[in-house]
Amino acid sequence: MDASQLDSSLNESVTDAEEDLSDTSPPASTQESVTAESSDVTVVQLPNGQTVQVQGVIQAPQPSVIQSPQVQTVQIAAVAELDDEEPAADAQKRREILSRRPSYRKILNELSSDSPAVPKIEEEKAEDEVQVSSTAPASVPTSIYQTSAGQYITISQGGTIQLAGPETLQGAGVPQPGAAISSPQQLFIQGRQVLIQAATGDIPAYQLRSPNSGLAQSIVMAASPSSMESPSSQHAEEITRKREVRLMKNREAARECRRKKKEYVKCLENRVAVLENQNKTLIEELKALKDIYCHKAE
DNA sequence: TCATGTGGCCGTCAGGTACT
DNA sequence: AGTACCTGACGGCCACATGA
Repeated sequence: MDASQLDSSLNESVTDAEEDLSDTSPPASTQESVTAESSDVTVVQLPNGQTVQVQGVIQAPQPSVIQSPQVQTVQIAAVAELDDEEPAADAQKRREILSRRPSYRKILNELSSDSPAVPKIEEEKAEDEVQVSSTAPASVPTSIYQTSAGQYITISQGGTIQLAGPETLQGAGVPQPGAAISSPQQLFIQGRQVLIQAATGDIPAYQLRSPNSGLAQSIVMAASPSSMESPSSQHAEEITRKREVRLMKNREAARECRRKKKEYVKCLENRVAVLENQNKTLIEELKALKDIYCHKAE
């Protein structure tokens, strides 16, 4: 079963209230304890000691378990209303949409639109750019790159390369001191990686290498057309450059996709924990009611 | 100490989907 | 139709744990 299948199966047993689950909590495969804090908020304690506030997931304060099915009924009625309003023409389209596997971003955003407690996945790029620009050097950078280690490299128009670690960006907001250099052939940065000027043609290219692995993360700067050579080599360079750009974009997309997937899985794990807990509570409540009923019958 | 297994992360490719 | 984006699959690398 893949993640989307798991999600759809979970959705079948989730009430509106359950979808108020927050995604800001750490992953939890199982929860250890639950305390009812108020009539709407339940605190689910995760194995790592952190707690998640879940709104309205468990109707613990309710006097009877008989009220629980009402929540389900209301939701089913709401769904039925939606179906009635849906034009027949849209039904086909809807089926097509449902048959496709939606992206993690879409899934989570749909969850968040149902329940404000679930945070939306924002477009990360804008956020990153804001962060970077807040710590960028005074000179206007032409290119900003992020390494797999989370480091940011800004290359200004004058060829100045500045490195900023993620802790710098998220922390005090002070640019990495001493990291600014001018067009190096090779330099060590952050102790673990080597920045190599690997340009073989007129296109300035930079690679981040880990001393241990030798694996390179290619970083290609776009060159101005005036710096090109003959038309044939220009064509080859153009193809190479396009390929590098495509690979770089795909690399970042894959990174983003994995991050989304992780977030999505965390969300599902949290929901599993909550539903398991709700199930447990309902079973106990049912058991108590059975006891009461048996005593009355005697 | 060394070989092996395992989990995590990464880059790349390919295919599907959304958008213009 | 062309392009951009998203994501599953695959293989490689690394760190760590474990047993011989």
